[in-house]
Amino acid sequence: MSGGNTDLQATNVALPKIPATAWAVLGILSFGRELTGYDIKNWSDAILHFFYWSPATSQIYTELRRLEDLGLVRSRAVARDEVREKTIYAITPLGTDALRTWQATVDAEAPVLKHGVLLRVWLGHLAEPTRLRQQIADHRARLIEELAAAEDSRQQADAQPDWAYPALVASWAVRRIEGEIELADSMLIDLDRLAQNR
Amino acid sequence: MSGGNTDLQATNVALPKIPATAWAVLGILSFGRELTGYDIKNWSDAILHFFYWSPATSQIYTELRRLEDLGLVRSRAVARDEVREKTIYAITPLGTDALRTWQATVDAEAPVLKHGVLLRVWLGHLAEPTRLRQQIADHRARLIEELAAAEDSRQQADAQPDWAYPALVASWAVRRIEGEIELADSMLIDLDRLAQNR
DNA sequence: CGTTGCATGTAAGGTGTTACATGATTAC
DNA sequence: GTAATCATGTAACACCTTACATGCAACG
Repeated sequence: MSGGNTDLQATNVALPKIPATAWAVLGILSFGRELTGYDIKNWSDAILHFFYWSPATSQIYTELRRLEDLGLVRSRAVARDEVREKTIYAITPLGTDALRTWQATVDAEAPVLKHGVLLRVWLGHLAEPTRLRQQIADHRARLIEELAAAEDSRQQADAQPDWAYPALVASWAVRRIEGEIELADSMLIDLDRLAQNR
Repeated sequence: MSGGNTDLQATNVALPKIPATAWAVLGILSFGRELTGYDIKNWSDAILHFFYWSPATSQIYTELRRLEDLGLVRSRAVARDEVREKTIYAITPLGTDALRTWQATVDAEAPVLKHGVLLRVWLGHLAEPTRLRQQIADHRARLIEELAAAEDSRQQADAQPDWAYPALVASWAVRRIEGEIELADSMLIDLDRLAQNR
């Protein structure tokens, strides 16, 4: 059962290893819209960012070229205004296949968190207590903003038909940020307690 | 009080930009022990990993060389057994200064999360429901293991005198993972609901 | 009439990974 | 005796960022 390679379109000549960012870009296109690189960047910032960071703009274009070379997306030029054109990208059937296979067969790496604020707290023995406290407070303020953005993202996902999964992830993101805010609050309390006991 | 630059040792000739990993390595050494590169890697895996990922072994040695070139750490060879030697590193006063300055003045970047499992859920429209469910379940299992490791890390921090800050961060990590487990559970429920409604 | 948004890249460089290599010692 | 631990790297390279460049359109 595992020997017969009877694929029709999938001339599965073993795709080269594709970086995480390319899969994410392809994933954005898997929702069926034709998007410019600029659009994809905005989707990244507004959605992906909450659970999978957001690549630099130039990186988006690099990955789009890679994906097109592999036949996983195709591009076409459309009018932008009277004068200029823009390039919009769409996923190909081959691209959908590849993404599906990747999703099902490639084990997800362990999630990675890179939290500079916590690194600073961890090194609290070197810090002035008031400065450290301020940094947590700043962090908390940033989380409040992020929470609003995440709630926005959830609302938009809820409004789209057939966006059940993005809505699920968005609500995960909202609850996650709420949790972070609680943790920041209790860390402020602990920090004050530490500062008093010296 | 803030004007008088009366530093004795700090010939502060504007250090070159130092990557995050080097600061983390220097931070590990700021607890005052003399450690080998191997030790530092283990500390990374056991502690830093919960809030700041863990660099590859080879990267540790690269950063140690960088830090030594800048005079922020110094190394010396000690006997490992009858035959062999090993190199242990210690932070220098200049290193402590630099780390302190970095901590106080460089704004922490926004925390970044790279969560491959969630990316897969986000692309749930492409997945077989049972496979997707399995991936969350696997993720949950991994979290259970991580929780145990984080609790270990917290206990060790609690046991050390003068490790109040690492203990704080360790307890943050424990609670964070507990929150993740709850989120995974509720995602499993949502996923099942979605699969039934199709 | 200046700023923001739209739109697309190039060039340079550095951070960080993977794969590989080595070898003695200790534990099972 | 075979595996895991300790210990230290090199080489190659891929990923990703930063800085820079360009220019029209629309908004205030």
